[in-house]
Amino acid sequence: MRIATWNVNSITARLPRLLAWLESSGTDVLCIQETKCADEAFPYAELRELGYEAAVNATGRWNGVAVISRVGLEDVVSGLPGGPDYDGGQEPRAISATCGGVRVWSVYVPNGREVGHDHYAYKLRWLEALRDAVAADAEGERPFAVLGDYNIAPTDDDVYDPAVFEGATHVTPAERAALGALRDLGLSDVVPRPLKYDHPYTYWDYRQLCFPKNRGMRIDLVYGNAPFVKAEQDAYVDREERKGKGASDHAPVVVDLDV
DNA sequence: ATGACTGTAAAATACAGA
Repeated sequence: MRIATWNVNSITARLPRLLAWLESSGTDVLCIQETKCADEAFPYAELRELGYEAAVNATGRWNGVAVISRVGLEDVVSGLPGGPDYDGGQEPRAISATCGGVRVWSVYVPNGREVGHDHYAYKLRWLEALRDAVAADAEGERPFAVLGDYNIAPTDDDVYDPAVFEGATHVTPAERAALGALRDLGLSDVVPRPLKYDHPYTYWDYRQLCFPKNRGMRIDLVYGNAPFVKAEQDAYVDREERKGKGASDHAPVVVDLDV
């Protein structure tokens, strides 16, 4: 089974590339983030034509997540149980489903904006709620993974220049400790291979030639439990999908499982 | 070559992204 996670930065803007990539990559289950599209405008029909079902948690302009599967889509849970409000309500940042015997979460962790900002405190609370929500599945015998845009670089080696990020979000000890709390549940960081260069970056800013200069960050992560890790055959970042006109600023992370 | 931000609508600028 081929499982992937991809922040598409608008499923509407990315639809031609998304459909082409699903076919060319042979992905069975795709966790998507930043659909930026209300549920009623979600391209269910186009995906169905390719044989995929979709479970969607999205409200419109911002955020939005989905699980797309051609190997079944059961026991969908939309939203993060116990998740904090922001600006008076829950944001669509999490959805989970069971696909072909594998339980997956698609998550879009809050950005945080600046250290000390309300959004940063929200990010840390959101990550605590995520830990609590996935604890039982993490310990289970069923292959399980939380895939998505975590908006955290796990180590200094996961950013192109640590000096650039000094004092910024995405690299703080508190954010990295939140990842540690997930690992304490029995989840492991499934680190993908880069297809070029030394670091498996998954995000490159659109500006200042960051992609050609490989000024990237690894912030799209796959945290899998022991059965998931045991089944893993390969994992890589499909940086080809970051190239050219009409690309997302994130590349897909692909994991092959023997299940 | 991989190329000098992009997407949405609270739209003709503001806001978010990281």
